[in-house]
Amino acid sequence: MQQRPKFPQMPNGKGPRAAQIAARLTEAIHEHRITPGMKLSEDEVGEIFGVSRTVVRTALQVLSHEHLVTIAPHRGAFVAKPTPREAREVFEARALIEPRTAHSAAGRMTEDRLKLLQTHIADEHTALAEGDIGRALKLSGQFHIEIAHIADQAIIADLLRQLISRSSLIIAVYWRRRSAVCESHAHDALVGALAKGDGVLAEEVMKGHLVDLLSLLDLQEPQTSATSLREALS
Amino acid sequence: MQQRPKFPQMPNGKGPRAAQIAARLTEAIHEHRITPGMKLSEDEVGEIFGVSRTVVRTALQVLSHEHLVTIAPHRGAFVAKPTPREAREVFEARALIEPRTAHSAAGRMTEDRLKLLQTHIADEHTALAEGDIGRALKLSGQFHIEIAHIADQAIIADLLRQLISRSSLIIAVYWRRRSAVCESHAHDALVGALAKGDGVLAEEVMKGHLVDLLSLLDLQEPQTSATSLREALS
DNA sequence: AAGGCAGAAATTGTATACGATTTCGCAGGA
DNA sequence: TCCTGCGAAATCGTATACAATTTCTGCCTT
Repeated sequence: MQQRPKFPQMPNGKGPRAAQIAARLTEAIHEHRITPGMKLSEDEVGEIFGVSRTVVRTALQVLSHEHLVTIAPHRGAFVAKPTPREAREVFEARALIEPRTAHSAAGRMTEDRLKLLQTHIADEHTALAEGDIGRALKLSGQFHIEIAHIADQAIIADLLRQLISRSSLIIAVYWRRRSAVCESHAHDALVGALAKGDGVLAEEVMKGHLVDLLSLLDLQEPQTSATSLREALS
Repeated sequence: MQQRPKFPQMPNGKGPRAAQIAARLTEAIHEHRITPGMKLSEDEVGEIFGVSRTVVRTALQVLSHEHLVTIAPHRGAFVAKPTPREAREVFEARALIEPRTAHSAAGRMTEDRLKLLQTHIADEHTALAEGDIGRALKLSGQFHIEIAHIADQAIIADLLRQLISRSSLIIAVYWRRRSAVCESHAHDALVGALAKGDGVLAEEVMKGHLVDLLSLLDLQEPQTSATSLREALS
């Protein structure tokens, strides 16, 4: 029996429960609360959210299409574990798209948008100061997406959303040191360039920022730890 | 009752029936056999392919995530009808990605890959000569994707696949003249540049090709024809 | 004791049943 | 004639039942 939790129809008005669950799972992945290799059992997830497997399957298929989970036929859904090659290609794709997008954004800045970015950066710093790595990571990704939105390119923003989503997974697997997260001030420099409307500078800063990020990854085959030992032999 | 058609388990061995159906529908959309605005009823599609709604829903959700169909809650799935803005942005995204990808591909050409592209172009010409517009269109899209594969960038190739998929829909809605399809020889010029390993030239040709394509579109609000009259008022 | 092979348990794949929502048709009134 | 409102039909959303497949367990054999 599936007794539905307190909220009969979810607090925020909308109906698509599968989308809600997908969003919750996505957020958890972005914040590294659930990590690559973990199994997402349909029954288990369904029980947690108080819905049937039908709805859970829909949500998992969405995540699968975003490359956040891998669905193994008759075996189940697992949080995706990007290969080193995938990791490199994701950042190559970002390096192809983001600098020119930042350039475009520089030409479209307004007071409101600038304020939004500055507030966003402040949140990032707060999260870092509080040691909430997961939250800082999520905010960092959102920052990049907001720039694409400022560039007024919804479709590119969506492509970027997918790539940044995967970046979060990549960081979970390949980040060199789990302690010191990027307090690199690259975002501050970016906002500075955007505020001045200097597209060329923004493009350069973004390009450098992405190179820096990539250089902080250790793209070796992930060591066969606890959960992955089984997978290494299959 | 769902009596399964001739092939009990599909000819090509594999199991993912939802993926098969999604592929069939995608192909039909690419070839303009089903056009924007058409309704894809779950029952109807299920009857055609001999599966239950469960499987059809999965397939439609895949297509929805690729922006090939729009799912209206409690109303059903319809072949997507891109807006002029969407159309412009899709081609802007392609213009951002494809020229540099062609450049990369130029540095990675081999005899085999060249032969593949030449064969592909020959097929395109054949389809055009036979007046099979739908098939020519599909081949034309595949040509662009193959270049991304030659560039050895699987992820960019996949992003491009999505964009080109949507381009097919855009062409269905906004193409100026349904008769004369692009016999522009741009693909020939592209193969020529790639064969010479001239990355700069390939990049320029690709950029020009995309500009040409966009200029052949008539990005006005689609006239409110039969099916869309109702939608115009809702 | 190690390996391998049933049989059982667990998990996913698909079909179907039922409830919710929208749409369509038709009767009634302005 | 046109609009309005109610009921029926159609269609989607979700839950559940059952089938298919994999994984686990324990016994048997070597």
